Amino acid sequence: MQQLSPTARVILGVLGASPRTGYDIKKLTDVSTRFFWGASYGQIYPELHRLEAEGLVEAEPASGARRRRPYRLTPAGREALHRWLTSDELLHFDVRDEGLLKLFFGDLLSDQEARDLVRRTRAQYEELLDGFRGLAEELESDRTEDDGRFPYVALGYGLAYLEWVGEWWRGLERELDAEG
Amino acid sequence: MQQLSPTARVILGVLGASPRTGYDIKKLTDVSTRFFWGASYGQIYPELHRLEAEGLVEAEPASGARRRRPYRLTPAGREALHRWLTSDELLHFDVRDEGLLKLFFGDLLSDQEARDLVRRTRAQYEELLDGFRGLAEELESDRTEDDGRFPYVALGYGLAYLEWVGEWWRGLERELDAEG
DNA sequence: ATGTTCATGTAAACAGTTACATGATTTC
DNA sequence: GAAATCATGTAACTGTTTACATGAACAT
Repeated sequence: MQQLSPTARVILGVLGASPRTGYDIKKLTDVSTRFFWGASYGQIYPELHRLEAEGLVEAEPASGARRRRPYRLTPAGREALHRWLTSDELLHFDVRDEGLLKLFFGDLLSDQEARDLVRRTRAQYEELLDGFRGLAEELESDRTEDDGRFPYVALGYGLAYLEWVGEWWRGLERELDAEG
Repeated sequence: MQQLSPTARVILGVLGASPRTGYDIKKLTDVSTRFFWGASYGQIYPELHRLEAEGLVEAEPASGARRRRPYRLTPAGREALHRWLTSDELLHFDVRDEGLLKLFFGDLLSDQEARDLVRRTRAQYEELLDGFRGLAEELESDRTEDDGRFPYVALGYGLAYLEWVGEWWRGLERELDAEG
């Protein structure tokens, strides 16, 4: 039994809580795991078919008016999910940060251009934080008891992280301005 | 003139300081930008050929014993690099964090399994930080005046970031242990 | 009626890693 | 003379985004 593909990990994970269609999975991940584990239709639908072929998920008998194919975990799927969650393998960790890359090359810029770069980058992270805060408040206000605890722990991480990043860039901005 | 490809951005950036071969670029990025902007041979060599065809880089007359093709920026290449560094477009920002993804699904685990997950994840980030600290010290000790300032600013970011992440997971670990 | 959302899907393009092939040069 | 490093490259695979196509159901 080989490793779950990246997209299989989110899919099995969200199906762990309740059955969902591909469409549902996309909608949910778009407001939750997106910030640390995204997924697009182009991955989700083919991956659902593969997981079905492997016997890890199965389509529920479609109910309701619309053309829906809600999937649920099979026992084998729940096992694979649990094995992944508790496995000891090296965790995939990956960052792509263009602001930092530009900063790395900052010596190619004039003092003024470098200050502008830092200011713009700081501003973009603050906008990101604002958007995230709005989303977080919305999610918190819709929170119910059977949502579980950990999604909100992860949400707290996102908030704290973006706050930290913003503070770092503000600090650098102050430093450069003090020299200028 | 369209956007620079992801790999073109690092390549032009490192060539901004001095001419280098594809091999050199790989070696340099592996100990510097790797943590926020990686590149592999499979991207670097073809991209160098494309950039040469577009007139943004050119091969220097090969000197020395080995079969080397050191590239330098053309004036058009330097212009494209400067345009990118000073452009106002939305910065690419992307995180993939499997520890966080697993944590998000933590409600599927028993209390003990969840604590184990957090402990293991915290330990992995600490190992990452240790490795990074070793690299950082090495780089700092080899530092010369004409290295420029900003690579070390970015290095400082990496250090502070990993320290923050480690602290966050330690905090969560304490919290869960206090309940257990 | 008409616009929005629900819902599934695919094709093409783009991005990235890994593993391999090749051979020269340097170091021990 | 063997091993390590320098150096360039490609092929195959895996992963990911984007844009498009299709059509049903719901809301106004």
